[in-house]
Amino acid sequence: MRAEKRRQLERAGWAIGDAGDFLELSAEERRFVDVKLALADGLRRRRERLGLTQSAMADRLGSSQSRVAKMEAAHRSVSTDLLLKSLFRLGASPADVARLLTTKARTYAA
Amino acid sequence: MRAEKRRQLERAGWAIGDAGDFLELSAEERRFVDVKLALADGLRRRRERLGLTQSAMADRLGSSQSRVAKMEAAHRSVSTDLLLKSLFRLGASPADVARLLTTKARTYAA
DNA sequence: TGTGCGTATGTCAGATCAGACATAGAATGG
DNA sequence: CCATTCTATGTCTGATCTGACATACGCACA
Repeated sequence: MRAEKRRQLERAGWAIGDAGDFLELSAEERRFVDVKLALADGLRRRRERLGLTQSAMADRLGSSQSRVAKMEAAHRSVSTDLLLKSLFRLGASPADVARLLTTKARTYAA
Repeated sequence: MRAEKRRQLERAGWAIGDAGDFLELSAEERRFVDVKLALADGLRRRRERLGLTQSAMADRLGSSQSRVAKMEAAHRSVSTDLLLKSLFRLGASPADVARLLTTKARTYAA
């Protein structure tokens, strides 16, 4: 469970030390990452629900396929600004976003 | 009501055209601004609840007074990343953030 | 009036993020 | 096996954000 989540974080480019357990992340960093993962996940589900490929979605967002892939991976090079703007462009409301935060966040809480 | 909200946005540096009514903002832009205003407001209330000045809070956040002022004004030079990280550093949880979004967002909805 | 304290605004150099492109990997169908 | 299609990763250049500093504003209260 923890190992799997750690893998997910590392794939997202968080470069958590090999020796250093990812619990080195401070509470606020963990929460921030939680939020990003929740938004990223919501974005992917929304795209799939719309039956779009990453490229199609990139067009719709005025972005590129590679950036969409990174958004969905919650890569550290994507900001929450980008995630939020993308969600909103796909029709999400602030309430939808709030729901993502409450239902998805803290999945890998220590 | 609308005029007041517009003033708030302009103070925040959104430079909405004089002629162009702020309704020119697209739906997703409005939602994004809503979210920023909600987070900014939550941050200010949290600071006041803690009885901190902007300078004291800046120290705690590792930032500067001017930046805190801009955060609270939801100035366009501050990202939601910064707002979220700041809220979390002050002890907020993702659920708290979600609450901010549902109770505060869409205040000036058309 | 002027002094002090808190807040707001303008600007800048360095840091981070954006979209784009190339390319690699994974999965499916022939 | 090879194509095709979709997704993932690395890297570049220009754009945006960050903390800091200076300075202005607002409001008390002597």
